[in-house]
Amino acid sequence: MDCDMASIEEQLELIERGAVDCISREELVKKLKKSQETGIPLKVKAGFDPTAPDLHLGHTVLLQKLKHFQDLGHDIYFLIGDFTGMIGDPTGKSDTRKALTVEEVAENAESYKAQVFKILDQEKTRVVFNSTWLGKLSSYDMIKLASELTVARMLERDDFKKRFDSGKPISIHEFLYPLIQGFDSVAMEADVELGGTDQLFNLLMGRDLQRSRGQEPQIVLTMPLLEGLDGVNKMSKSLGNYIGITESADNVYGKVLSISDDLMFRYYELLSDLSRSEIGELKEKMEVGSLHPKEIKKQLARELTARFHSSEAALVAEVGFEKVFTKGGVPDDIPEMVSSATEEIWLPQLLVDSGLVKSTSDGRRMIKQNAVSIDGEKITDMNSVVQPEGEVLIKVGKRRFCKVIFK
RNA sequence: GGAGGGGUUCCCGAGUGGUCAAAGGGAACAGACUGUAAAUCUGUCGGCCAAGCCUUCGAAGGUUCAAAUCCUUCCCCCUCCA
Repeated sequence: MDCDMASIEEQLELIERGAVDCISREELVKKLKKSQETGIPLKVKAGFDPTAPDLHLGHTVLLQKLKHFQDLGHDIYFLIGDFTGMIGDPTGKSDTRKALTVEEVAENAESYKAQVFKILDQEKTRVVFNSTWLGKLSSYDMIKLASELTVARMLERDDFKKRFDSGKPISIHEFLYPLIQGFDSVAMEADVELGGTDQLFNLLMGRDLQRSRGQEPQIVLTMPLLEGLDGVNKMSKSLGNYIGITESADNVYGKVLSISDDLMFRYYELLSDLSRSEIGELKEKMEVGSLHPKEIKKQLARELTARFHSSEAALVAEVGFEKVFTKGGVPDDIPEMVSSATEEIWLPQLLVDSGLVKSTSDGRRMIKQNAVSIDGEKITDMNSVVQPEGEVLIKVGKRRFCKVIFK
């Protein structure tokens, strides 16, 4: 229905937004036309690794794009690469990945669903596993598949080429990965496949294999890798520069607000639901000076927080944020600790006990650096002691709080 | 099968007998400045009621007044040739 409503041009506009590459546009137009004529939606596929069910904003760039297709009335296939996950790692960088059991895969899949459907419409999304068809391939099939590609073709892939040229090892199974990923597209008869720019080669492999098996090759649409909070590296869990979609509303809100102004518009383009013209308007207002960049960033923070929680939660987060950081106040819900101490306690020790610092050395450092305050009063003497009566509010740095209650 | 290179504090990486809790960079943390912006600047960055002491340089032994540095054995990683 939506499909009939949107013209080809409108569909293209939404589909291409934020995308790096579309191979090829002409074929896409053809497919869209055909879909519109026949009323058969396009099969849109995106693959996900079954080992990392902790999704962050970087992953949602892709999910948003799937959502766009979904909104346009096409069929979304959320492919979980359980087969690949049960074998090992394709990058050759990480340690040997332990094989996942069937139970673990199922568990991860559930976790995926819980997160993914914050963005996608559960009713309209098909979750599929590639073990369904890959598990049935015989060694014969596998070798036959391998015969369809040459080593030279494999070495076209940038990271293979670099490693080959610099004499670094490439193991055989790494060559098999693009093959079986491509085979996924054959098995699913995909019309469109989405992926990050780093996946371009694998995505194109799908086209090759589909063609050699008499299918119409899929459209390949690549999305940029989202920069992390540092604005330099791609967002990743291991670098710690990410915003997880299961994080608390306070965290999501705060982290979004901490990005740089340049990065902010990047996030707008890739993550926001605002249209291009609306974003352009915001940018213009900022440049003219009629709108403070912080206001624009707050709007983004609200939108993203609301997406993963609710608009109410986003507002609460905003109010709390203003209170704690803009006004230097204390948040509403701070961790509490009950102490049964009966004698006066050395402050660095109390800091350790309350979990605010990791060692007394660390605590002494914090005091020396003017980072510690008790009930709003800065403490500068690291020999300070605290009397065990009533309750005290300890603050370390800007964001670490603890209420200690003596009884 | 043969030859060679290497394992150092969260990460990268210097250090080849004392001056080493170990250079430098990154990350992180604190302070200043701000919009918790970013950037920048300053400082901190193993532990310990602490001008001292204790534990760390793949593991275990050994030499020495003194070992990350020297010796022995072992474990692990990598490259090249076949």
